[in-house]
Amino acid sequence: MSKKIVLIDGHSILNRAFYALPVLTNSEGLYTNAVLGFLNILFKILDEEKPDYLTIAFDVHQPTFRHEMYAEYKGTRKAMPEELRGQVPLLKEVLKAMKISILEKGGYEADDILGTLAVRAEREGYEVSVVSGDRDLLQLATDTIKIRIPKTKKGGTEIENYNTKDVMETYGVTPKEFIDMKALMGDASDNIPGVPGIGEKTAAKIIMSFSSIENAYAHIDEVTPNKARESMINNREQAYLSKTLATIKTDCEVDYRIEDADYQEIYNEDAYNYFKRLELKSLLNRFSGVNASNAKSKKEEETKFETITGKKKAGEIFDAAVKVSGSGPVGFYLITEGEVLGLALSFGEDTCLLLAAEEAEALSGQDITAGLGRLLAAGKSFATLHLKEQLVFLPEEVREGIDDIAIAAYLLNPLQSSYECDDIARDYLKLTLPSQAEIFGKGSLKEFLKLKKEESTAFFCNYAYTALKAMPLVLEELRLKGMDSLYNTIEMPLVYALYDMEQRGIKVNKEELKEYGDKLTVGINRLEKEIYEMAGEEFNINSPKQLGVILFEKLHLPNGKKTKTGYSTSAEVLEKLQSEEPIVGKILEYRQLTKLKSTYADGLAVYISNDGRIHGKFHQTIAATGRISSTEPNLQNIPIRMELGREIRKVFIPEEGYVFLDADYSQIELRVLAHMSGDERLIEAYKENQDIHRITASLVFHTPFEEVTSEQRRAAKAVNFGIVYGISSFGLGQGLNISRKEAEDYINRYFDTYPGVKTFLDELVNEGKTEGYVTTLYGRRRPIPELTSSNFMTRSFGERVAMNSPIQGTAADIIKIAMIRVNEKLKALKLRSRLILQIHDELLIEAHKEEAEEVRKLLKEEMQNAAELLVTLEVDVNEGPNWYEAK
DNA sequence: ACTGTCACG
DNA sequence: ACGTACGTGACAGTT
Repeated sequence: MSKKIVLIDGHSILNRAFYALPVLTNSEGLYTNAVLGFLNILFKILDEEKPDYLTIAFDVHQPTFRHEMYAEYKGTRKAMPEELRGQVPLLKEVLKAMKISILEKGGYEADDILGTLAVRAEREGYEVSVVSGDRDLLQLATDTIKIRIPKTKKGGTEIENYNTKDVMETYGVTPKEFIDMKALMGDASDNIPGVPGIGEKTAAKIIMSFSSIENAYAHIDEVTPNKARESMINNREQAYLSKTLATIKTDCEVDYRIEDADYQEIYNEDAYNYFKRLELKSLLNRFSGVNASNAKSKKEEETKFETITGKKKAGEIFDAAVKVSGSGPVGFYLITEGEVLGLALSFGEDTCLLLAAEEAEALSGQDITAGLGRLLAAGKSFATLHLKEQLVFLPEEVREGIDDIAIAAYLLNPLQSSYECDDIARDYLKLTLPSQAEIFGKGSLKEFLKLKKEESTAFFCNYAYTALKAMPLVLEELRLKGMDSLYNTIEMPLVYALYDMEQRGIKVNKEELKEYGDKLTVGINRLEKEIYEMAGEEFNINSPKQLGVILFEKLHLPNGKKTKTGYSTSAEVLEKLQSEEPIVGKILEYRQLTKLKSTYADGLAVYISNDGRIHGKFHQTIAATGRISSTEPNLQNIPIRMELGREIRKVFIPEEGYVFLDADYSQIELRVLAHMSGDERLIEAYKENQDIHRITASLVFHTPFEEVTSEQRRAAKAVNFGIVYGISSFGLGQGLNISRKEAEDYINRYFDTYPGVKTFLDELVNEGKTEGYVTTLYGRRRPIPELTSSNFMTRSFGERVAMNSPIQGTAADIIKIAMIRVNEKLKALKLRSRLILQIHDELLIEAHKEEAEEVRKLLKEEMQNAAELLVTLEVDVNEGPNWYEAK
């Protein structure tokens, strides 16, 4: 078997990758989409071909200013966009780090270098693949030289392959003839003039008959059509010049030895660090665990990371830590997995230790928490990451006075997808650390600690180390940005409220949930049968693809919208088709029932713990606006709008002797808007304390309050919602099912009615554009990078975000304040009632029957007074024996 | 792992 | 001309 070499056209592939992928930057702000796309293609090819040698060719283009101007004027080669320009050197650096052979030589085009190398390699007996986005290279194809052209298709890149016969099948000419064809037809992007009046079709025809332009000229009388012949005669010199220009050189003088192009160590430490820095996460798993953990940070080498075992030694460590904690902060991280597995500590200049729990009578989990308790009680300043997850193991008296650096980092930039140790080390310490997934995947922590001692020591020590070292930096930045009060008085105290909610959980009637599920199953089976009957065949109703075929091909329903992959079968589309075919209504009903069954009836059941309660998780660092999010399960999207779904709320019940109190803010976002905008009429409207949608309708449609029709009210309500979402006539039109023009009219009337709102929203967009972020009443920031986009759609999104985030975010801030106060008050008053859920503008409390009245008052009081606005905050409280009744 | 759909505020 | 309402999470199907 002959050896194989892959040659890649660097610029061409990078360029292609750039336009194929959406703009992407790492946290330093470096553009990385083209590099990522290039590497994806590179890896795909390496995986497929496993070549022995690999070289990437770049042309050293230093176009003069004039040249570029000329090219742009001609509309041929557009100047390289700024976002791509920087990625050229970046890619080269990455490739160098990967120790991949790069060839670039001034004065030659990449084409010519590739041609030269390909021909040389072929002559020396290699099998050759040339990868480029440029079809010009097809002229190089032979039986041993394969030209590969990546294509971006939906669902990834596919690569077209061309040997001699493939070129002939596709173009009807041989690769050599391809040059002549191009000489005739020309190529604007390569500045090949060609012969005027001859396009692809004619060129192909002529070359298929005569095989070369020389031969065509030799038999010029036989060339047809007449127009082409005339033009060829008149442009003879240009034709030959074009052929020269179109011919890729295969005899460049390049100093290159194929043997040097053996890429042996692409997965090395340097390369790993580059990938990590560029945040090319999807590619990191290519670096085997060994490589990843070998990539030690510099700090790690300076600071000794050590695992400590044994009670006595651990005691000494705690003594030392206690001493230090009087003067300086201590970083810690408690490693848990249902039990305490260890504790990482970092303090002083360079002390970083892991106390590992052991079997038998050595150092136990209890010893560790006791030691930590002693430390926390003695010191005053501590830093950790993900405090809420550790609280359950911290003795109760010492749970405060701890900074959660992950939460601080979230406030500084809420757009990140995660705030793990490696993210924070990267952003604030300029350190490259491996992530948990990179070192040990998703195996058990206990195994990891036991089997990979050295790696786990480093990994967990880094948590404590990162928390400690990043702490002064992030806290200072919070102060600089005026967010220290948000952090200290809202976010950190909220940690404890959320922790309490998770601990308490919510009781679920398991039997009733089961019955509810069974009821759904009966309905689902019935509908399934009916649908199969009506469709005339059985198919998977849950598959949008199969459903689309049935509805739009078999039953010939008019297909309205399309998605990327086919027909849209969304409820929005189906609702409009309901009158056409009875099957559509059945499908909608089926969808509703299966959703309820899978997500709620079956979905919730698996989360019921031994105590009969669901202990969902609440997340504080997910939503960009500052809202809380809920998972495992999501308790913030339990059905309510449709009666059948709403029924499920009956299975959420209070403990024996308790009742539910459910309190929700009435239109908190609109009230926040009234306050923030200061619009006098909106404020006045709220002072009336009447139906705001009706008032708005009355003002907007110039109709007396009493005479507002339900249709007018509905429209006004939609406009109110639209305003909060960041108004757009298109979106409002969709929401109301009216034309864009009508929607625009509504919006204009609205802004005429409430001019202060208009000014306020305009100011928000301006602020977003000049500052790069918008803020809530409490100083929470949301950066909006989309506002600088040159893409209309992206920028418009940014504008809507600029209008929505301060409103949604301020409402989130307010309810967080209420939660903290309610939770603290319940505890301070030694009541048995507890806060158990937050659903954005609603709090659910499990109140002891004897305390119900007191708690109702307290709840209403604290929620209403959580913020002092220009309009009052109204709160409705309801009581009930289950969540259904309490709402 | 991504897409479509749908549950909530 | 472009083509979406803001913020989330879960499930099923497809790649």
